Amino acid sequence: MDKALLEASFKHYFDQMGYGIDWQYFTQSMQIQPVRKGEFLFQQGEKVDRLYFLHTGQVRYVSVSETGKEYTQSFAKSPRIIGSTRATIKGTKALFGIQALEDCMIISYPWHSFFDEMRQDKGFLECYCHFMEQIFILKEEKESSFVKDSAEKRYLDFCVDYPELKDKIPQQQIASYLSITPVALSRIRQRLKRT
Amino acid sequence: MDKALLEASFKHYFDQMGYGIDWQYFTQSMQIQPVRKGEFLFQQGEKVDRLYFLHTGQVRYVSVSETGKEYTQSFAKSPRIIGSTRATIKGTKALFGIQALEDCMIISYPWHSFFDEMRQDKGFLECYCHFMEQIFILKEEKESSFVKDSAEKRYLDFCVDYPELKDKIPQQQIASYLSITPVALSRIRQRLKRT
DNA sequence: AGAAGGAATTAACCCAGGTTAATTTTGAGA
DNA sequence: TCTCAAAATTAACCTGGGTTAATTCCTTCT
Repeated sequence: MDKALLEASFKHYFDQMGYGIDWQYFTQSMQIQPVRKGEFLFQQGEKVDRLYFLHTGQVRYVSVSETGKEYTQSFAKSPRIIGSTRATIKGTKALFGIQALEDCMIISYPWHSFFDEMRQDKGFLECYCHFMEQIFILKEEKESSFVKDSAEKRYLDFCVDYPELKDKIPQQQIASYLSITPVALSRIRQRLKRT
Repeated sequence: MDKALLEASFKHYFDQMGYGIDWQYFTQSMQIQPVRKGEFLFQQGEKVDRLYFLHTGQVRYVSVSETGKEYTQSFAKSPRIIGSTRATIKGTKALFGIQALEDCMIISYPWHSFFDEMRQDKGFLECYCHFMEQIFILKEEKESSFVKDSAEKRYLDFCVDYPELKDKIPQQQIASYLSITPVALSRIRQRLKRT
């Protein structure tokens, strides 16, 4: 794997947002990490102290309740920063795990030293705010669809939002994203077929 | 109303978070705005271009669906920044309104000039990131309780989280926060009484 | 190709919460 | 204090999704 290329991809991701980040601060050691389909980047409950950047591939954020039911919080597609902002910032355990939906290439940096250097940089802070805003808006949209829409509507929305995943990942995972059982999803699909 | 006092309260709110904000940048004209119980600071669909600070009182964030059903997204208690980050940043219409649950005192500043000055200030940016993180964490918690808990559990949690609101606001509003009908909430309360 | 284990479908039954509507309680204004 | 409208309760009925379990359909491994 070409390290310089990955690093360039990472920087390009930030730069294209239009914030002037001063990369001279950026001297951290990068780590390259391939993650195979089905494997976890990290599991729920682990401490996360790195900033992850998904260079290629797709992942899902998944949490498991005490009663053993899994819930897919969201999907993410490269190129993108991934990880648990919450856990990383607070230094606590992650409330969810990140699982590869296909073979992925992920690079990472130690968060604290990264952030300590980067907080010196206004461009980075702005960029970070922007990132927070984006996932915040996504969360708001998911919340509202939860409250307002039926499971059927949410499934149809899913098919539009993630056409590439619709026939690629197991239905269980789709069901857990919609927060229904696989049985209920199967019923919905059947209902849709018949019309 | 003592303008200097309000301004001090606003600054104190930021300062206590421990970020060194350079208030010399802060030359914006402040606007004082009392909002009476039941009135709206702004309605869903309005353009919001001010930064609001809730000095005293409590409010709720409420959105109305196309079918006319209202949903209470969250409650906020002074002292706190309130408003629609999303709408303010993007310059779009607010997806919810803010209604006073009691007589409130609110101060505000024009957002864009405020932010343009403040983005010069690293302390402010950090503080803003921190604010985003906080509401983000709240959103995550609400999402997870939605998926994992029954309406009854959510009502009991509400009673713990907002003891001061439990007997103060109409049950309709509590129901709309739990995302159930007032009828269902009444049933739940009755069930709880009987045990 | 055959075996085995997981994924999806289908069916039967249950229950929480929605809907509608009638009834009672509450509270603000005259 | 009385009045009237809005809020809350209660009842009857309905529906979507959960649960369990049996069956079929893939995959993948040998």
